[in-house]
Amino acid sequence: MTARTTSETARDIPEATVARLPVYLRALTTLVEAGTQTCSSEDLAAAAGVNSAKLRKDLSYLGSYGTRGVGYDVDYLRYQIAREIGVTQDWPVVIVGIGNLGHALANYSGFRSRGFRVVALLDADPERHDEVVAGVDVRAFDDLEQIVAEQGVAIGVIATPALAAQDVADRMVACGITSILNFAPSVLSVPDGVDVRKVDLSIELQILAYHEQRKAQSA
Amino acid sequence: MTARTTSETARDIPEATVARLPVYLRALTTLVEAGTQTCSSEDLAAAAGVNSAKLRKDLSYLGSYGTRGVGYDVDYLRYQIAREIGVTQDWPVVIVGIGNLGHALANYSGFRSRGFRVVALLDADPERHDEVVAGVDVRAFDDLEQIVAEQGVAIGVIATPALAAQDVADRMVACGITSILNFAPSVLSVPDGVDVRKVDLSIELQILAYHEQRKAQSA
DNA sequence: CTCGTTTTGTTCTCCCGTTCACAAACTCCT
DNA sequence: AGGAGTTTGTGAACGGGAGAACAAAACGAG
Repeated sequence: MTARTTSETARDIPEATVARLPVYLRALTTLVEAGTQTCSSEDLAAAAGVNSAKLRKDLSYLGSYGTRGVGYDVDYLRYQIAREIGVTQDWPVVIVGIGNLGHALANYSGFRSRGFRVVALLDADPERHDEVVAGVDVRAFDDLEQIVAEQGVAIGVIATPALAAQDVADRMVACGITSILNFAPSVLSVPDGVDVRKVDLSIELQILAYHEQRKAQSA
Repeated sequence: MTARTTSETARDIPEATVARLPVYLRALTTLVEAGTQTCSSEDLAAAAGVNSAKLRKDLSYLGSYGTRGVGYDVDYLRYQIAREIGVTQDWPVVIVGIGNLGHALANYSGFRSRGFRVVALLDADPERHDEVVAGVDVRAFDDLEQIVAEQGVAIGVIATPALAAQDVADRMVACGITSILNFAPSVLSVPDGVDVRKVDLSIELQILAYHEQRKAQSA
């Protein structure tokens, strides 16, 4: 067990590990649904698609939740990881930009089932303000401040065109949002203390294309 | 300049650099559209959201395309990066799974404008086979082999539910696809030589939630 | 032609993450 | 109770990437 610097749970989990915890969580959920009670690090690593040594080291940052010679209690470990990530509570989320992608995100069932609740869909286009998507009605972007204040929203999703993204981000930051998931193909600049994660569909394809090209060359 | 091991362009570009090249490409395209002729590594780094030293090191893997004391010719550098990634040619792509996300992907203009051409939309559900999405008609999943063979498809996109993903991947691999972009929340196992990249929406949100929780704790 | 200025390309150092390998700890069987 | 067999947790070695810092190269002024 490492030393705890400040409060009760002030451990220092490496970023690479944080990024894998949700993968383990999903694998454990699958195991629970399959009725599995216990699993070894080898089993779980296989289900998560990683090396078993890496998995054990990752889990060791959370504490010592396994039993040597036996393995991990699936349900117990699942709860511990969920608690560590923070998905035992519910996170209200706003989505800005209800185009094709915004529609898909609003309808994505994986959000609600994993601790996220879409509390508002916002779009700058007044023509969209009549629509109801996934049970939530689309509202004006100018309602952002009010919604964030009322619902205590900390996480915002940007699914607008690239040109609008920085403006949306600025408005989000101004009214207190501190975590942004950006699907627009543009680089956002935000003040310190605000986290931005970027998902870029065409970049992923371009990375594949690079490797594909290399395969073709060496053949 | 590093030694070249085998053929004309057999450099060894680090994976981290490959992942950033598309970002540079996009930043350069923006600069071209703004009419900029030349830019320094500092300028381009700012536009791409990275450190200028990192940018220069990344570019040095491609060759020596800048001029000391001057900077980079925007258009020339843009072409060189595009060629290195392989997006000067056109890549035919199939998308499997035309739900909400599949729709959004099919309609995403960023694909076509960046060297990717959606040649087929496939879905297992016969009810969808009438639809036309983004000018491409939805066909039966069983047509996969024929389409891949006819069009020389090397890249496949999976936008199905999690349960179907592995089966789809297996079929793709079997008929010669060697690069897969997976949006389904499941771990794919594929043989060596096949590249898989995964985009998982809820994992990104969970990573944000973790940091958000930590902010709340320390406050 | 020479000197000062600008900016690239590269070397060097440091840090983070991955992997190996093994001791500690637990179970089960005799 | 004791020993064999398992499996976790972790120390240590290793590799790759990030960033600072500098030498090399181009340009312009005088």
